Amino acid sequence: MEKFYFELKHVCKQSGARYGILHTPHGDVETPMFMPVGTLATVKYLSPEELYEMGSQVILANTYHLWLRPGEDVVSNAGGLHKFMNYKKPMLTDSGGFQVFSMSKTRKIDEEGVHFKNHLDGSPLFLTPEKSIEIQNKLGADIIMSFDECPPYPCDYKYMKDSVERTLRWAERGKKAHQNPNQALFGIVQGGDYEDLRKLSATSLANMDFDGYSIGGTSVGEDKETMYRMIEYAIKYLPSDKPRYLMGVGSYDSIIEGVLRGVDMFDCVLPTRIARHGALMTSQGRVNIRDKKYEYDLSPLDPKCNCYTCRNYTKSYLRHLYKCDEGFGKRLLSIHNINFLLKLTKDIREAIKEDRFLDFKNEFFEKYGLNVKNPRGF
RNA sequence: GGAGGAGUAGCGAAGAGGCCAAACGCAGAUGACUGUAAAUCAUUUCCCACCGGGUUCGGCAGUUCAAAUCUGUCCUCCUCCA
Repeated sequence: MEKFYFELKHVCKQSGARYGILHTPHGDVETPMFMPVGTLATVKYLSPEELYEMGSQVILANTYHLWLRPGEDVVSNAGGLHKFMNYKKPMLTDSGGFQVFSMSKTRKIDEEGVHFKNHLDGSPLFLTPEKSIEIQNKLGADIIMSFDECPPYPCDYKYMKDSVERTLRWAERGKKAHQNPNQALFGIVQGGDYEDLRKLSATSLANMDFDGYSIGGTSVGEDKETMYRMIEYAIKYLPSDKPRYLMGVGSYDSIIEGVLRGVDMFDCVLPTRIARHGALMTSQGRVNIRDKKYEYDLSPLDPKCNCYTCRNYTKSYLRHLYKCDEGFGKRLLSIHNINFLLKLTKDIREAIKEDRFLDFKNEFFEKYGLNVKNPRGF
């Protein structure tokens, strides 16, 4: 793996948070970073140009979903994901492991892999660690994931132990199957809130020497303190010279708490999904744009925001678009939320470089009225 | 002028003596959403209230222990015929 490497540039003297650069075949990106999710080879409602303008670096796509539609060969035929969807910056694909969790009612796990019931037509599907890697090789993202089981929370010890051990065997198989030297492969730490299992998972993966390490099995229903503990259990046993990716986390408080614990990468559907549903992250806390109180409100979503939406549109108009179910509204709201998190991570990087991340965190939490019991600041 | 049909909550529309403050859809009001089966899901919408109570089904008058539902009458609308 020549084209991909992680450069840990600075550790905040005040907090221990990390600033780094991820070198990839599609350019260098700075960490900590937030990665918008584009499951079906599109960040819903947003163009690549809009993403660049906001400072987006890496974006995600999904193995399971692209495997079904349009099929990895269609993407490969187009020259890979980047060319297929015209995204010129680095990309990352998830392995399908999250679908083991999100579609748990319609799948069966065995040692060999996972039997899914195709959610589109009901047909049987079988995804294995090797198959997931093969698909991801064809999709051609810069960073790919091991196929894992994302277990639920809560989860009893026996089940979790078996699951973690199986996921480790799958990681080994996937690593062996990985053929494309231009793609970095990450292992995924599991183990729920059991410290010994997180330790087992993290140390075993570290011994396999992956290009980076993901922390999975979080934000699946546990409370925030538990999630932060899971992160600590995992990171404690991960090498510091490799990137750490906290999967599926994207609320602003959790990003800050994650960075504080040594996380470099985050992804989440939250900003785009809640935007489509009318909820916005702002410096005033959460705004539900549907609410009647905004009917005549000519102010921007967030007076402190400089995104395209806030520069040009009023709450009154955004509410109107939302209530009429207009696509342009979903786009404007998505722009705002993505911008909010990209700006947040940019500010975080600056604070780390200047050794004041702890101050930054405290100020942010104070300003937003945030605490663990009131993570949104209301 | 004659014959037939219809008026139910903001709108559409079920209900044809008690289980009806009245299904369902839409619209409205809120909430949720964390590696996207998510333009989804949940709650709520006659009035006042904590239990609970008070007014409703075009109007009025009846029948009945009991009426949105049956009878009479009036009003409004639609269709057809003159």
